[in-house]
Amino acid sequence: MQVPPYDFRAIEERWRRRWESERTSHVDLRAPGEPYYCLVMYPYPSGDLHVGHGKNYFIGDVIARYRRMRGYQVLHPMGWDAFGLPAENAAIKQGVDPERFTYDNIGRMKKQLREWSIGYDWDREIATCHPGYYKWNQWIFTKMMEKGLAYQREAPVNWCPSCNTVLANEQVVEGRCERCGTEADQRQLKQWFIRITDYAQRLLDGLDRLPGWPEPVKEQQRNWLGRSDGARIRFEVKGVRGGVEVFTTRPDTLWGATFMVLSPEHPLVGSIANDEVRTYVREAGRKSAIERQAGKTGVFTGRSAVNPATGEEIPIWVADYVLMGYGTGAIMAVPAHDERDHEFARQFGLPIRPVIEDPAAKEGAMLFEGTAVRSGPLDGLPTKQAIPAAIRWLERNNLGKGEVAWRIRDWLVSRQRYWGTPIPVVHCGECGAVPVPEKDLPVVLPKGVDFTPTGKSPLASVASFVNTTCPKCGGKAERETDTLDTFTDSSWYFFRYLAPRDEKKLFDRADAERWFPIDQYIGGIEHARGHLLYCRFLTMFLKDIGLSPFEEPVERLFTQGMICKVAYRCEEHKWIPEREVDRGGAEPKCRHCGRVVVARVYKMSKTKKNVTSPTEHLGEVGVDASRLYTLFIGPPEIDAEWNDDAVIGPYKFLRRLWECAHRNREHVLAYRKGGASGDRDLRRKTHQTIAAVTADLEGFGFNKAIARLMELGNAIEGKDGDAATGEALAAMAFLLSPLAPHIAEELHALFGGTGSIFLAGWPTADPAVAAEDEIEIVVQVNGKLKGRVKVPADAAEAHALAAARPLVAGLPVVKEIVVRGRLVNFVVKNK
RNA sequence: GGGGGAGUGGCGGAACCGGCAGACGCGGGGGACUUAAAAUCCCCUGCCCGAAAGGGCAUCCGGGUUCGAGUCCCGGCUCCCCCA
Repeated sequence: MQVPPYDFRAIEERWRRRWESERTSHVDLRAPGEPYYCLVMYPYPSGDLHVGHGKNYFIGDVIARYRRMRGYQVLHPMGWDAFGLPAENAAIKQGVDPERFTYDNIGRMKKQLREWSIGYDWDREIATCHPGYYKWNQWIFTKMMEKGLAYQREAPVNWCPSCNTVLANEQVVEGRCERCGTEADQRQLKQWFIRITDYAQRLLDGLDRLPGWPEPVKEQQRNWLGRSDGARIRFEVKGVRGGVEVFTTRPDTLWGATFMVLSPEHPLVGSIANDEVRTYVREAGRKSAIERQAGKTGVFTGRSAVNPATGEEIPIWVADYVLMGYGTGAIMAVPAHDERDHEFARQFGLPIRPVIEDPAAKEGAMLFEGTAVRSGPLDGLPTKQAIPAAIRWLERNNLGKGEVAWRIRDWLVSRQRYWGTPIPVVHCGECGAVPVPEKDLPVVLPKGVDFTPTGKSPLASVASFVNTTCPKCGGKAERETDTLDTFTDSSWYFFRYLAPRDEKKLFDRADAERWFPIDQYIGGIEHARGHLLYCRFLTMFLKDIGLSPFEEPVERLFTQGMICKVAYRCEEHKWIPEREVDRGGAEPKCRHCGRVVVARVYKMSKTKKNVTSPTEHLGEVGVDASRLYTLFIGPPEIDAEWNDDAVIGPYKFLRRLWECAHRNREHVLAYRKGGASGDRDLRRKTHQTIAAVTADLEGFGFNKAIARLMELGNAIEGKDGDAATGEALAAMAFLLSPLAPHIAEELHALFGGTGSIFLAGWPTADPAVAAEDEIEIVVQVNGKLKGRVKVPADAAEAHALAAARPLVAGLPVVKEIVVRGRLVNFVVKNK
């Protein structure tokens, strides 16, 4: 047969069209069959995609196609996390309408996803900026208000002076605004909060019931929730009613508390402050969280508190290493047994009193556990018993009580921004904050707004939006002008795919019962404690109001690593793209100035000029090769290094396979007609590959699966064509199809298949064919390789030994170790 | 400061549960084809000694357990990510 050239452009476009016209990715939620919900985290529509973004979508597509072949009904939807700052920043900078900006980007990204042939059910597409979507975001918010979970309060918030907006804790990275890098400071504003803290224990307990989640993600969530068990203890302060309460995880060390420290924001500070303290508090307010933790600074207030255990007066200090947001904002300092307190005491000459001893410990080492001493009723108790004993003592004497403190705070959801879900609340002078009733939802975001940041929400300047009537009493009232954090949109979007156009309800409970929990969720690990915690919380809330049948939304979670690439930095020309680097010499040099440039691998990004554009790259090798390469460069959960030159490897593999398949077409037809026969070794390799690739796909071992397919390809080429070649090629098309779908369809058709390969099932390995009949046994002497012998696969140990003994003839063997089917090790006495 | 993860050829990476280290691919070297180049195909390619046969050394470093350690344990170094 004449072998046509591997024209990937034509092949890929042909099948893309065919899949689209046959709607192969569409799923009917009520169709019979086992449902499988495969979800990839929806993206923010930034508009520009590079090859690194492809990995995420490829993984999802491979899983979806594989499951479909295994006979599942697969739900594989896509949507857009379409609200957020970039659209508004573009509006401010370039005067573009945020809506226009967003939908343009969505159009570009959809085109790209289509080029990659990711098989989504586009009928279910959602965009969070669409009123039909954010209506339900508002609806959920009003339900939270009804349940008392959404509330308003004045609070110190992180403030970005550049973006002119508040930032949630997780948007402040190393003291700076996550988006623009400006140093964040603090402000007091009336804000909307969601009481996620009410769910802290449930969120923590639920983690133990998620075996399909990676341990590091669960660990990060545990740390983020931050449960600490301890006690709240009251210290009397002269002239202060009620005294000062502290939280400590170590109430057993109370007898060693020699001073007290208040956070600069502590409410008591204002009333006891002298000038020095006031100055200090002012300065602390200007510092970022990291600066506050860096060095120990503090100031004495001149006041004292009474240690309830010893009756001693201890000085009260104010220091910014104590944070108001954790515990009570005040601590009892035990410098003998706490590192930070110790450092502080040393610096300011405060007394240090040890109340724990351990004779086994090194001299001078700081003790955290041991035996309580100089601690009245606790004396002699080991720490583990001393802690509960201390709590009992406090409670009996009415000085304090056992308490659990959490690190997680309530979720701040207000944004003084335009491009977000309007908070569905009307402020009435008579009735207070009133949720907008369901019949009036959505509260539509008005158009043509002046959204230059002024520190107030842009919506505040739209009189027709603000002025309204109270839904309760009908009197004059004003609308809330803040919008919701975009984490609210994304914490429930996966439910909406079940009913994307339904105007009457968020989704149908019966559908949720069938399709949830999500069988496989795929996304970046950077969402471990933000999105992945919020979406669990939202699901629990929806369950509590009777909507979600499940407590946890995600059965199996996979977090993939990023795609990185070498980036070059020249001292003079800064970041330069690879083509401006002269790599001819021993060291890479800048083509502009000849300086040696620093080459290092970083996450692909426009600023570092180390991105590979998909368009350019796909034009050279095609989508199938690109998909293979992206998944081949390493385990998917680890960061991978992209190398433009190496893409040629998978491409050559496909081209050779293409040619080989055409040359051996009759052998495949013969195999289809006459059944399996022919070269025993190749048949074995084929069935071993079927088994191995299936296991690899189940376990996300895409890199290994591809390597095995390449091995099978090499094996086929090394043989004369016969029916075994046909069998191998037929298997190859199937095994390759989730990874490189276009060529697989083409080969399937070439081999006489009718209809899509994705409807043709998945091959099964025959263990009898896969089994080896002769195996090579390694012969070691003292654990070192000395030779190899061949024995039948089912050979007994004695047989293997007998075969191996000649290799150690004459040596003083003192012990023989046989590992069945693997090796024989002779232990030989040293001369 | 706290937490999570990773160190294997020139490079990306394989190696089941403690049993042949380096699968697969890139790069490199040699050869074939070609007027020539590209493409393609074949062979070689962990390092060191050696003409070869062969030998020695090798999974970040140092110890340990074991007949046997990339894999397990203890100590250290380096890097990455996340959190404060």
